[in-house]
Amino acid sequence: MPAPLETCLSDLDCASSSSSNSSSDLSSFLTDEEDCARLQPPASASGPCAPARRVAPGATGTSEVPGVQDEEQERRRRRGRARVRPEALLHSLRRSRRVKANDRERNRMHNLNAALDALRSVLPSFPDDTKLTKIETLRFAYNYIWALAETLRLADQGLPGGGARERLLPHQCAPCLPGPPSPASDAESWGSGAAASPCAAAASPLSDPSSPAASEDFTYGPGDPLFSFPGLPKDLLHTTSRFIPYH
DNA sequence: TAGGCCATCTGGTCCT
DNA sequence: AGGACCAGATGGCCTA
Repeated sequence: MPAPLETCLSDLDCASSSSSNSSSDLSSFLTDEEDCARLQPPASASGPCAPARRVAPGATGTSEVPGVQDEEQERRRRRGRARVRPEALLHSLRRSRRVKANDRERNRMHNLNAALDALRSVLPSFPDDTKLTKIETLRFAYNYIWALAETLRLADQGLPGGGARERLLPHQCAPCLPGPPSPASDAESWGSGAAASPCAAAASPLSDPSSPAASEDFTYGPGDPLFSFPGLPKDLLHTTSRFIPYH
């Protein structure tokens, strides 16, 4: 998606800059060329030093004619090193800071998305090429961590049938962990939420009121990635219906 | 075509 | 002062 870098300071901002007293501090003016070279964002689609203006949908553009600007610049070029009005330079400085801030913000969001991708990579998904949305990833991670912690807790308590941590984790709950679940044994449990895994018999009913969103109630459909926990105990799965609801 | 999701820009606020 | 963080606005893309 092309970044609309031609967006600009708001009219209010421009107006405030033109009336700002701080412009008097900029007594050493730059020429147009210097100003442009130093301050113009490299990817800007607008003309040299021309403040790009965000045009509201349906609104018309500025009344400036490009040809007139060109003539003026040509005249300045002939004259030599023409001066830039202080308010224009102030505007450019603000624009430059804005562009830098945009760049940082973009980078920050990229980092955030990279972290989100890392989180996705350690969460099971079905089908394999399914990509959880951001909100799904966060909710699923929350529920998934809780479910795994609960499984460990139950294992440590000593489970009916002699279930132990070794019985639950890691090998028999491997489908819970990174890596594709085997289609034969997991597709059903993934899709329908059934707990046919070896872990299913290991759990006791849960009534912990501290479980996530214990008071919430909701329904979920087959294939809902948020509530399909292959390898988690059946009764735990029942409790997962009280996880963070997915709206 | 409407709605969901996403990337990006933007201005405000807080922190160092 | 400048950077990080945040939330609102906007527009593009995709899907039911």
